[in-house]
Amino acid sequence: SLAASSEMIAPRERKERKKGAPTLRGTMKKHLRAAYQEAILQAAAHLFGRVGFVEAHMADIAQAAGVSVGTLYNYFESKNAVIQALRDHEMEGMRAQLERVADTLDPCERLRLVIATLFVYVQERGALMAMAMQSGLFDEEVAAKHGRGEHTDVQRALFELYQGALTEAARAGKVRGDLNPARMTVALDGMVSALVFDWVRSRRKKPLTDQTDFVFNLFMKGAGAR
Amino acid sequence: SLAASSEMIAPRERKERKKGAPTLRGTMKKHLRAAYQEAILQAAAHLFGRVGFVEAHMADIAQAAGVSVGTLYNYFESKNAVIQALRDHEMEGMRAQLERVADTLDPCERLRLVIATLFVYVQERGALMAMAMQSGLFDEEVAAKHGRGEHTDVQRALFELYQGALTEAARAGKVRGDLNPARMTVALDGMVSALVFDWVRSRRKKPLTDQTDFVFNLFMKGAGAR
Amino acid sequence: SLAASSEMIAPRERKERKKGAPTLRGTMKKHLRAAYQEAILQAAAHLFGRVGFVEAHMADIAQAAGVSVGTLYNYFESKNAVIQALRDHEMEGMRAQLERVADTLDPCERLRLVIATLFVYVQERGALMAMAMQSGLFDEEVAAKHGRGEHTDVQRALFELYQGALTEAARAGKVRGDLNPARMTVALDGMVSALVFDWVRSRRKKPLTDQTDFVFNLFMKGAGAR
Amino acid sequence: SLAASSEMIAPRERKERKKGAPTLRGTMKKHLRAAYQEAILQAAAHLFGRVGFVEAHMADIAQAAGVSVGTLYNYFESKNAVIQALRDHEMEGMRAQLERVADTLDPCERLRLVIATLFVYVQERGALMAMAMQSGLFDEEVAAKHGRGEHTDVQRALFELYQGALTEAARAGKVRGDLNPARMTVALDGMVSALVFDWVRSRRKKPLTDQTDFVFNLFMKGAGAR
DNA sequence: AATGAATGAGTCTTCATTCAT
DNA sequence: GATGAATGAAGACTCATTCAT
Repeated sequence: SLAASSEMIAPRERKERKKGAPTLRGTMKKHLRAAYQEAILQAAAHLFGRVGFVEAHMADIAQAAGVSVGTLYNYFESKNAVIQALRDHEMEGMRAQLERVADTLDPCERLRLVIATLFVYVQERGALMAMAMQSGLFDEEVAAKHGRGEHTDVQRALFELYQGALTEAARAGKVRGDLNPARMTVALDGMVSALVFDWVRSRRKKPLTDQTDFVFNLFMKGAGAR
Repeated sequence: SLAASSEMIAPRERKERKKGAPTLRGTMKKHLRAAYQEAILQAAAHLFGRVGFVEAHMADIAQAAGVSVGTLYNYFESKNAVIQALRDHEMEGMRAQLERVADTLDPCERLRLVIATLFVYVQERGALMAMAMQSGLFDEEVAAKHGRGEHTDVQRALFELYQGALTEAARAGKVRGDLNPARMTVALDGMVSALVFDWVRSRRKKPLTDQTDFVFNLFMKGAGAR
Repeated sequence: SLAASSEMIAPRERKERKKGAPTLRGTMKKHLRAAYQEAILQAAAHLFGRVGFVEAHMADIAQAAGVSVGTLYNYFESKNAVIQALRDHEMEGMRAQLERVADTLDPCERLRLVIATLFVYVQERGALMAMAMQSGLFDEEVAAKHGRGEHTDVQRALFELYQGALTEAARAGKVRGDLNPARMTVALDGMVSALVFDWVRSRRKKPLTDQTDFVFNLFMKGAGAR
Repeated sequence: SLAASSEMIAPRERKERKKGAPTLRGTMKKHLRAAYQEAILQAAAHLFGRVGFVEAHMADIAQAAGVSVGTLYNYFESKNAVIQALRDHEMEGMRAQLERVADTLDPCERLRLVIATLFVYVQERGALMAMAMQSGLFDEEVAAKHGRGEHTDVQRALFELYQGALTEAARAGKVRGDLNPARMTVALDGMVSALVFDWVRSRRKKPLTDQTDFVFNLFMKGAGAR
């Protein structure tokens, strides 16, 4: 399920090579390569989640992944490339999940499903995802160097889903029309992210998924007593 | 107004010295010292906001503050100490503001005032505050080294205000009693933070203060159409 | 024509093997092996000439030679071994040429022929040879590691020819007897090398061979007007 | 005598600074700084001469100069900068010497003086200079990275002196007019360089300066018996 | 015997911190 | 008390060499 991403470098980039029919040997290699990628990303994810991007040294990642530093560089061009690949990787995983609810007809139900899906995904993936959500905690690190980081792709995808559903729901009269949908999206996202982050902080005592109804209910009905 | 904090080191810790009545000379010195502290923190705040914690080097901070590196170390024990002092400093400023609304009787109105105060404060202080809000963006850096960082003091203070008001309001029947106040606090904080962050991101096109009513309204009444 | 040199390693040094009569199979193998050697040295020569010894990486040499890195190491023990073999190889080629003029009777004519031969050889072999001439440009690299490099074998061979001819000519009264032959040799070699190097520098605009008479004439008659 | 060169970085490059009258303090600092520069260059020269550019590690240079690695980088931006500064430094020294003979009227005598000066300079500076002469032995290292290195500045200066004298002498009828002056320059330079290099090789047994007359005589009168 | 991915010692370089002036 | 150059530990990255397939 690892989408070929621009972050991952070709096996020993060579000048050229004519493509023939895929050989058995070649297929094995590709799988092995994918496995390494996966292992490295797993290790990196774990470390990033535990000590943060800056404190996660290449040597540590290598060790955690069970490979040598050199091998790390056979798979990723630089430390930054690792984190970018990681982000892409996570995004891809989540996107796949979110796509499954994107065609739910009722916009409110869709909204609920998006949140639910997100919670499930985060709960499964753990801390890293939470950090990624967190408006790019470590992404900010990378951003510091490459100009304004704007938004994470993960977030953008989420945003579109939120906003699409909210706009549609407003049009259908199921959501208030007197409030700016863009702002509502921001607010909703904030609520959700905060709960995710809090869940991570609290060391995951209760299932995050249990909070789906809470957020949805609070967001739709408000905190005020009727 | 700079609370004596453990982060700031005493003026060249002497071997010892007996304390007498405060002299004019001594008073002047103290003021000068406070002025230096302030200048350094200002410079640091600016830099952190612009390039992030990691990319803000001590030499840069010194230059921006118009002092030498050595002097920096006369006032702060380490780079981490600078950021901690900065956080304390901001907290202190905000706490002063928040204290002024803490005795508002009506809990709902108090909630609104807290948000309003926060927005005003952030709007005046700019990016740095936003980052501080952001669950300690760079604080995470520090945390990475000193184990789990838990919560920022700023946030804790805010949380207490939020939660106090919500609990009180629930008791008074002005807020739903079927939802966990702690969770509502997290959600509300998430909403508010998200708007702040979004405001920073959008490069502050419209006044942040204009959004006070929006959040309060959305939070209290919900997004759903009646 | 590749002299068995200590630099080239035996085909996968076996535990042992009794030597019998050469088989067809064995002969073929040997030829194949020689062909590989040649290809690798060609590639190396090209690269060294283009980017220098340090910047020519084993992977590049392998690719240029159309073999894998591993194969490289089947033929040469190390990177240094490659360059040493290369030098030996060039020397061997030139020695073969020089031997053809070594028996010219007239020492002056022999001197002229040596220079002419050198120019022809260099012109055919291009940049690499020039560098080799240049008192061991990259050889110095190797030398750096293995203590004082003294002289290149190529140069030593040339020197002997030069000096032999000069000494003989002096004895025959065709060359001044008041000047130290060894020094004249050094000077002549310097002249010739400089022209070669200059020719390489100038990107070979005019044939190098055209300069044979110039050097010879200048060296014999001097620059001064009669 | 250290010409302010672009290779040497300003003391902690700052954004700006208004120039006032030079203070005593400032003068001392400048001298100290120059001393450091000198020490580092000396150490580097020694090391380069002994083990070559590639094998001379920054740590070694620092140690040889009696400073820390960090200090090295306070004075030179990179390893390459060190070598460039070194070259400039040497060039400057030689240029100063050569200028003293540049106005000698008789072109032949000037030629002799240039060679004599060169020999004196080399003899005093030792191995490094010889290498610098040698068409930029280690310069080639740098060149490998920065495209075609063409000629060393030292050599260019020398060349101009040689060629100027030769052309003038030819016009005055003191040197043969049937030979291309540019080529004669190359040849002469080759002779001289070869003797220098040979002198270095031979570990400086006899004074190099003794060979001035030999080269000049050989070059002017030729090797052939009258 | 060929292959080329894995290896990791070794390099340059950065920057928080110290300390002599 | 200010200064800013010196310090050196630590990190990202390279590439010659090895070795399982």
